[in-house]
Amino acid sequence: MSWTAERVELLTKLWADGLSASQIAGELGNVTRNAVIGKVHRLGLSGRAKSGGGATKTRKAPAPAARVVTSTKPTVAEAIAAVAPTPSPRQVQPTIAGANALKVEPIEAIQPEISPVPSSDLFIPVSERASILTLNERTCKWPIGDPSSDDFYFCGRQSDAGTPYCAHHRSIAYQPVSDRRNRRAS
DNA sequence: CCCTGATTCGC
DNA sequence: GCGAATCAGG
Repeated sequence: MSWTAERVELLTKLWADGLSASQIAGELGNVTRNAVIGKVHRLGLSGRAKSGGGATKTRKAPAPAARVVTSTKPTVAEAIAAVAPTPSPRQVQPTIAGANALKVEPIEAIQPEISPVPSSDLFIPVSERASILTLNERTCKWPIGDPSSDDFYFCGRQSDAGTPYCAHHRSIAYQPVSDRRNRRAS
């Protein structure tokens, strides 16, 4: 796959919107994040005032072993499976299949109010929002908005491996029953 | 471990 | 020009 005008354009846009190199690589398809970063540099787009990388090194090192970077491109099926993993006992289980499928089994403990866009959710730029295809095993799968709406998207921020939500949404999702009453507004 | 961007350098 | 390998840092 080469850097066609369209792909470069998309890359530029997404980079400007603040998506990470790996996210951009996922959107473009058939490229690794390294390729994206390399291109970003060649285009002179580097230097987002983000706190992220901040690599400051000057070295040269031997390269003993080679590594195979398997393309981590989830198929639609995999992505969907990741969304409804039924990982933990008490948690929301968004379904995207049916329009009215946001039927949750309120297992007494948790049930974040997810129907209307929760005002408590931080705003996430459109390009940064996780589409069903952008989610992977460790991106936050907190649903935002009405699943049947075009505005629906997932949080998409990083979550610890094995957990479905980022720290922020995890704190909301797993509030102890006793605590919930006293902080519905959070 | 996962992730991030930055850099080098063989191709 | 391209991007894997590697780095430093979170």
